[in-house]
Amino acid sequence: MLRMSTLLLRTLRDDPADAEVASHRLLVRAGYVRRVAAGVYSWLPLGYITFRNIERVVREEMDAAGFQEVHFPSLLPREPYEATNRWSEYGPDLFRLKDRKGNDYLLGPTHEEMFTLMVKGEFSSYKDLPLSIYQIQTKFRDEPRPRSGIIRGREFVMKDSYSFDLDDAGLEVSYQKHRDAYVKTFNRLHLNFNIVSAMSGAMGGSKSEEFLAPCPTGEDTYVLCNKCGFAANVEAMVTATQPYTGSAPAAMEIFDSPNTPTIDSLVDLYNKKFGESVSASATLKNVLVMVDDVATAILVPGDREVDLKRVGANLPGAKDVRLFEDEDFQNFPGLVKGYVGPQDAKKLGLKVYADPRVVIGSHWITGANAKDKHIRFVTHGRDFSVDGFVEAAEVKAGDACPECSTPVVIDRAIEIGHIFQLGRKYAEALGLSVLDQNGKSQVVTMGSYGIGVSRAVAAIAEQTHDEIGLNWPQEIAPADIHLVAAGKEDELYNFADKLGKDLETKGLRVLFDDRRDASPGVKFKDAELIGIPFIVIVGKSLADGKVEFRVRKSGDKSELSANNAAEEIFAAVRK
RNA sequence: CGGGGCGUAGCGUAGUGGCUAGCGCGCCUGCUUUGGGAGCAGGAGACCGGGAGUUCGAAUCUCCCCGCCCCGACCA
Repeated sequence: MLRMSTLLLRTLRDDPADAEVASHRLLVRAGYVRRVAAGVYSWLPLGYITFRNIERVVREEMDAAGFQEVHFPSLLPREPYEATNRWSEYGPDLFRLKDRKGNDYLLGPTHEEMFTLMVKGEFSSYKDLPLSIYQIQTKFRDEPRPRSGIIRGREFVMKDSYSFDLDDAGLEVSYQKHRDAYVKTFNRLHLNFNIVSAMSGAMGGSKSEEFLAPCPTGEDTYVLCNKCGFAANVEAMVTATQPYTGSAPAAMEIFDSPNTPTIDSLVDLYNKKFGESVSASATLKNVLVMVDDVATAILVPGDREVDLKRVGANLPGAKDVRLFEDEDFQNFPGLVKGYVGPQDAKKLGLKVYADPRVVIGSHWITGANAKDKHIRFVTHGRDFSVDGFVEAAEVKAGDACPECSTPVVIDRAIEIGHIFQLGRKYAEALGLSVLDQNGKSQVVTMGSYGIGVSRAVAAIAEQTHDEIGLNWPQEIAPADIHLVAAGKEDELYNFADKLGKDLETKGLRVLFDDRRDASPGVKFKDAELIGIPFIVIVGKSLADGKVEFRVRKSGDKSELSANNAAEEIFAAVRK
């Protein structure tokens, strides 16, 4: 039985000045965590019990799925990461250090290399596959900006799994097993979540899905269709398009457009000049970017912004996408800022990619590649062509669902899990292959699967808290019962002590507020802040043979007979 | 890395050139109190983030450095 009189716990009456989001504020105020450095936190007893409960659920579900637990060091030598090129690719996000002999080491940000090498060291036959192994391990990433308390730390605990299969069909099976295990895990954690399609991004690989816990303070934005259930990370959102059906316009026509460097000013001038009433969507915006040192124009309708993240994620092989800067314009003197058009792209030495909305046959008002001149009737396929289509425009609420055309909604969420099919990148780089049935060497294909364990503490806190405090699902809470002795008479404390022991005998976990020097008001506030699901109060009503039973989440209160309080509580709590 | 803000006791804060750095919470001692963050009395706890400078005098002004938070960039 945890006793408040001796627990290493001090709740805070005021919000800490450096905490903004609810989970951070409340976890600090309730005495679960303390900040040690930016993005680095210590766990106090209540917090660590909660953390371990989540860890236990994750471990049980991994084991139940038949995955084997292993454990790697956090301190790792440079060589394996050199072999996969990540020693340099990871850049400044990697915590690096040297040993006394001057050899390079790193603190593991993720462990693909180590898992791959472990399997390589032990297994060499197709008969050993499939295999899925996992660890629960502290990871280190020197994030450019840690934020939101333990939601994005520089040191955090992650469960990471890897699957090893001989072929793509096997990988698909392993992937589904992990997906199923994740659904079970997050359900047990009482997290509300969506599974969304994602881009596999920097890690390489193909199919990828994220588990997102919706929450206003989340840092991921995703798209959801309430009708058909389609869900996607904004990077992975696909634009629904229809072929152009109008008739071909007249030939291109240049017109004077003094002082119209912006879309709005252009639309104004155009409508006045030609007596029309077109909107920004009739204009074509040519956003100039550098894609890994290649000057590229991205074409989007004038009523849309370009989302560089989407461009980067959807241009195959693109590593770095950034906007043109002044010196880039100097390198391309033919480009007139604010008056760029795609019809001269070849001449200007530009690659051109179009958002899918710029369909073949559509015609546009766009820049004439001369100061104060625009051009109209510029037709895709007739007057200009593109090097390809790319998802480029920002996603907006109300865009059509690619599955069923219903307007989608946009929401924010915390990423609590990510699964993806890695493929053979790491197996190839590190030489992991096995002999198949024919005695031929085959490179193994891998999947990679992560759950943010420490982040899940914060995600659950975000989704379950209310104005007065935390509010844990029972399996995660640091105890089942928060037992409060409210009063000063010895009988109260003796009775409560006995009741606590009886509850423990029945298998319930009890946090007993046995502090003699705290007033009832303080104890009630603390109980609400700490967020254990059931609160039992032994107080003034004990004289009438009653104890009080409260449900933290609903606020429901009821009186139980003191005589068989343990039985009644047990029955109420086990539902 | 760009923009903004902050750094005074464990926590929250006041103090914009002048005496011994003030207050609330928390902590210690004593008495009182005990169903919604109690009261009284007495106490402990701060080289005011660090360094250099200006000044008779610096928490306060100047410069440099460090740390932290927020927005953006970036990111399982």
